[in-house]
Amino acid sequence: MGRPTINDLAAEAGVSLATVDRVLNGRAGVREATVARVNEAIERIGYVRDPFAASLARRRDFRVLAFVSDGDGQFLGEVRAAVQKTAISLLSDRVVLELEPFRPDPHLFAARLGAINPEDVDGVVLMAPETPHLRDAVRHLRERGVATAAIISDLPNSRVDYFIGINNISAGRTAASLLGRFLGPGPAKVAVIADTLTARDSLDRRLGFDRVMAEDFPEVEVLPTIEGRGDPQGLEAALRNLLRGHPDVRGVYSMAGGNRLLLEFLARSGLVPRPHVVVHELTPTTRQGLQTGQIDAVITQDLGHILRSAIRRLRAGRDNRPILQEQERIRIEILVRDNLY
Amino acid sequence: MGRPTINDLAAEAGVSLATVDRVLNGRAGVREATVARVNEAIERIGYVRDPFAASLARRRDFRVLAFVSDGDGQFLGEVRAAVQKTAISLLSDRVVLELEPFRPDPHLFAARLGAINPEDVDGVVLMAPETPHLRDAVRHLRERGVATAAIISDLPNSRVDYFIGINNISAGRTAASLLGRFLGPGPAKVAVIADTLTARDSLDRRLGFDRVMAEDFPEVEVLPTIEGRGDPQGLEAALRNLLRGHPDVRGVYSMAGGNRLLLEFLARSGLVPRPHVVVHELTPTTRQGLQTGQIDAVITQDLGHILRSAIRRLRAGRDNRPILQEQERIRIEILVRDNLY
DNA sequence: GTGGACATGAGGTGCGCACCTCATGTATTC
DNA sequence: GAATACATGAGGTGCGCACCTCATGTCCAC
Repeated sequence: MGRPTINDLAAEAGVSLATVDRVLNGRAGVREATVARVNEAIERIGYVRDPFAASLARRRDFRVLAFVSDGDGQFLGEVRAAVQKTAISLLSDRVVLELEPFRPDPHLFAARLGAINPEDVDGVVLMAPETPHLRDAVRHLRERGVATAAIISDLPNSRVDYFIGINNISAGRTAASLLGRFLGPGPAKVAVIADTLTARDSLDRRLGFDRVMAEDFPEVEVLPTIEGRGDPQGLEAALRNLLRGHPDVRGVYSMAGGNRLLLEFLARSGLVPRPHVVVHELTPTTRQGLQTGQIDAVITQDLGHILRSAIRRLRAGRDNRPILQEQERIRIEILVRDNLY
Repeated sequence: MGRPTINDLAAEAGVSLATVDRVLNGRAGVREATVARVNEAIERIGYVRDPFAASLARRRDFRVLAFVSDGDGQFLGEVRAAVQKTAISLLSDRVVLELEPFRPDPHLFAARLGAINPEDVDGVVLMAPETPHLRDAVRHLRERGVATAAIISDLPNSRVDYFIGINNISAGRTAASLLGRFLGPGPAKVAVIADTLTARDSLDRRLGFDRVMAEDFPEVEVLPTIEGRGDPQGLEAALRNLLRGHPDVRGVYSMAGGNRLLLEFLARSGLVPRPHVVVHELTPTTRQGLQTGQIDAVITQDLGHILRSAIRRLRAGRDNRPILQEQERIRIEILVRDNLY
């Protein structure tokens, strides 16, 4: 007999196909009592919408805009590349995913979000720092019926519908867990490097890192964070300064960006023994660092998976379908030279 | 204008819909020259079959049998559970996935495979040790038009259509890479434990492990493998014997099964300092071991991902559609306490 | 009681494709 | 040149659903 169809559902609920359709697709003009009757019938006969038929009957594609900063860090480049790659593979699934790089100007960006026409766009994927303007723009988007998903970095005050990314406290803990073990017993000094500690991600990572170091590796001294702030000369000077004060540093934890410079600096400084290095995000630089042995471990997240997951969630939300939690969990991946893909 | 449809394709190729259908679905009775013309037209206009419409029009589900040993190791239990869980979530994708636990009797198993009716089954997923009987049965299956996918453990001589799982040499290398770093500089002894070294997986892991130890950590002495052979008392005795000969063992690598006993043994023996432990496969036991700190790292693979990937590949093969390589890559996952999910 | 707002039903169309039947063509064989 | 096998076309049906129109029914306010 196969799965129940909307016909079975209509019969079970004692209503017409038109009403079933109104309920299933959230159209107006149905009494609450009738909605309830249909929903009960859904439960009773276990009706599940056929996504294939639904997608076929719906004559338009599922349209998603992905906003990613147009900045020039390697990681941002990876994210943009992943969006474009994912877009191609999703075409055959009736999904049109478009990348919109944006200038980091809060006003412009908010205006762009405000100009989105809900008729043309089903969902929006955002990788952006949270600002008051953004927060308001996102809320406004939601009110107009456009679903929103933050990726990689959460927007906790913007009430996005979904956040798809890793828990950065756990990521920081993971880094400490590895680095602490690499250092072994006994006292050791560890340097921590970040682009800027104002970003939510870095703060969380630092928090998790410090906690595990304090609890599990009390003999490790975590030096004050070096902030690169996207300024190569500044970072270089800070690193040199660090090494002067602590020539016996034995571990380095890099929470974001600036890894190319860091690796060059470490190579030049010729520390013996080579310090243990744990960094975040797989990029051409960190990949090479793993292969050459300059980096012990990279903590990363699968960008393709994150984007596919964001699309699946936006779509499941629109279709009022459940998701498979397990599949949508974004892993904190640990890469060493030998499990690098 | 949307994507090209079979109508556009027929027009472009200068043939009828019927012929397009024959070519697309591999039916007989089309001249080679005509097939070529259609395929060229496909290239020219970039036709991609609409999987939604195709799945809808095809009135039957995609049916897959999953054969997993009915043995009682924890890992096997996890695999069987993953099959059943995946089966439920795939129902809404018109996939019927059925678990068939099998007794490890080569004759019986081969007979069961031989009894499969290609009319009823589109594909078969296998997690089984390769035997001559199995090899012949798999080849026979393929000849009769049933696609085959080996998961977790490859069947290199059976000519299965797909293998979905990790590279076990790399997995062994990864284990050595971690354990070597955990041990730190200086000499150290490492114990290696396996169910049996006759299984292909364990052999590969051991191979990768030994290579990395020899190349990168020459001061580490890898002791002869202890084989549990599914015999608790034997394993216990072997472990006790090991500790007598090498009370200074500082690292343990467990390549498969028997982890519960191993952890109990280590807890009882009260070695100081606690040896570093790296094991394979996430199970209730190893999960707990991570949480309590008895295990430093678990090297594992995502069973749900493996099964979904197997289904996607079988299906893409049947539909003659391309797959997204990146999505089907099975990762060698490293879990420590802090990135455990 | 009349008009209007709202709730529901009846019925149709088409999405892109798989699968089927039957007719008609064309090349091959003896 | 007749018989045969094979290649191709024409045309139809239905998968389960979204979306649309129009008719009919019900209730309330004034």
